Amino acid sequence: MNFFADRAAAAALAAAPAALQPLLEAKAIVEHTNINPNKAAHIGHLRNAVLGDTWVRLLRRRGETVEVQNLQDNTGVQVADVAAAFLYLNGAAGDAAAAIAQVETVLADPAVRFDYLCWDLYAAIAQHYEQHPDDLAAWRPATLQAIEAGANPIATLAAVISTAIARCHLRTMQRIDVEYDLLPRESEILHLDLWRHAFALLRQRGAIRLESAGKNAGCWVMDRAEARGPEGEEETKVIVRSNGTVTYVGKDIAYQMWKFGLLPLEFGYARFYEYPSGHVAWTTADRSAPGAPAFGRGVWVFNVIDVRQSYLQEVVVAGLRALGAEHEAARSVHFSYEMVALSPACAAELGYLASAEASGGKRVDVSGRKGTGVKADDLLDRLEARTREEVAARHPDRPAAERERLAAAIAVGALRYFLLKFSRTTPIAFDFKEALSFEGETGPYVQYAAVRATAIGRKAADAGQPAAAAWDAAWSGSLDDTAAWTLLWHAGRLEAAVAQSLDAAEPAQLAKFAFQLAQTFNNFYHHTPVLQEENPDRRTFLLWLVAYVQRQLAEALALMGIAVPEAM
RNA sequence: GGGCGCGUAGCUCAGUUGGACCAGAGCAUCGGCCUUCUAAGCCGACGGUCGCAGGUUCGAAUCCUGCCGCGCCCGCCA
Repeated sequence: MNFFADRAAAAALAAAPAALQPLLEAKAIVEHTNINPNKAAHIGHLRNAVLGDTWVRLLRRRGETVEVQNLQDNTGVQVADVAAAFLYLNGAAGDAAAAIAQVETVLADPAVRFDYLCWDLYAAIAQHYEQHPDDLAAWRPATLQAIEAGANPIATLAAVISTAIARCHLRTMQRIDVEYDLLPRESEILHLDLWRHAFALLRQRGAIRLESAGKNAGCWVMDRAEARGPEGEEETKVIVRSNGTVTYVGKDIAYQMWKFGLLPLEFGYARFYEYPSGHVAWTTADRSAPGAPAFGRGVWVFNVIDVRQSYLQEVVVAGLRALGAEHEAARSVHFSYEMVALSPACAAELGYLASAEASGGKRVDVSGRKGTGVKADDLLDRLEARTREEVAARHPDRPAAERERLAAAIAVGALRYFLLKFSRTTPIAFDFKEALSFEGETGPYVQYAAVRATAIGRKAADAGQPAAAAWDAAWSGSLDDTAAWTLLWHAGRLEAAVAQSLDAAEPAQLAKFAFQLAQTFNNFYHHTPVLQEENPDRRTFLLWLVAYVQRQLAEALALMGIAVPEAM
């Protein structure tokens, strides 16, 4: 069989595409970022946030209702370790009040990047603990218990630290246009006895049982008949330790239950952070502030978490199943992605390796405990420094403030595209050379194409011929031009690309589409003069086409959280 | 031992959802193109037994089986 495309009909369709229909029954909760609030964000966190944020934008584009959550583990070991560092390593000699005063002082100092300071402190205490196991045995549990108990100076110290760091993280993410609706905090999860309620339900439904013998005697465990351990034995997962404390997975099951509205309790909510747009990120609190929205009770839950936690995410879902929450289990999605490591050259450049050869050609893992990795803000600073340079060279006449805006937009474009162009299952070996590149398959390449398209439209408008808003059937004859037709056809595929990206849960497909459309346009741009076109009908058509492509490019970029600068 | 992922050009990666963009892109290298809508661009060249071996099919990078290699996970850590 042969199929023939009616180009004019296709053009008319492209100009007025059918809207995507929402597929999810109701609110979806997307949880991403989830950085421990004890130190600066790094490149791996950026991949998480950018993937999560782009997924949110894709879902919203389809018309879904989405709530973005960013869990704060403000009572965990990582925060406790930094609190202990302030208590014992910085001259406070264990006096929490003195440590708090110290923290307040550095927080008040605009020259100090608090999250960077904590990054170093965290590495310092990790090293100290390694060399002084006695201190580890004494400081960590004491700090942890004080934090969990609450209402004491050490808990206050930890709260001051974790709150300040959370704000640092929100500011960092704001730089790349990532915003949140709610920051649920472990502290409120503890105070609300989320776990006690979940435990009662799990027990009542027979999802967990008390092990009476064997290595897990005295623990509440969940059976996992489908899984096999290292010796081929049937697997059980400890949910409650023999000392009565809850494991990480146990807490995660409880939290997942809350997200689905399966627990009979409600958090209070307080305003935490206001974005320039006026949008507010809320956090959990003991009492609700007036006007607090209703959070939680999602029908779909997407957890953006790295691939190493696949097993644990399976356990969480198995927990829901064991509870009889089959419907919720089927709507729990682990939006997983591979890790970001450092390329050998990058690790060597940062001084983590004597030479690139020392890694044996393999990527080098980052480690918060060792203090290795690329801080998110450092990377953004370097990107902006580079774009600023380029912008200054290309647009010396523009005012400084405008140049700053351009540089920032291009830096974000470079970073977000770099993190999105790899499929989720591909581990990224981070490399400055690649990330700082603005040529070839990069965000700036796509932005550049859109900027050029904008420029043509602007010049035409200045000359008194703005682009027509709608497709005109009278232009059909112009579609015989293969270059124009190819471009139109490609641009019209945005809806399909978005749908595909959603179906495959793969933002990289959208990135690829945007790049290819930009390529097609750049090619067209070089071979088809628009403003010089003599035939007025054809010029009108070309202007419409360029405006249409510009809109499609801008929309694809917006879905990736990338803006089109006014100039490049 | 089990589970998951990966193996495609010198390098980094797309392409695998029940097969038909027939091997693609970017970078790197080499060679062209700025008095014409911005050269962060365009054009061209070079470059691949799609890990190996079988199988299914009219047709396989894609599906099936078996190997080989690499990574991650399988804690009363989070």
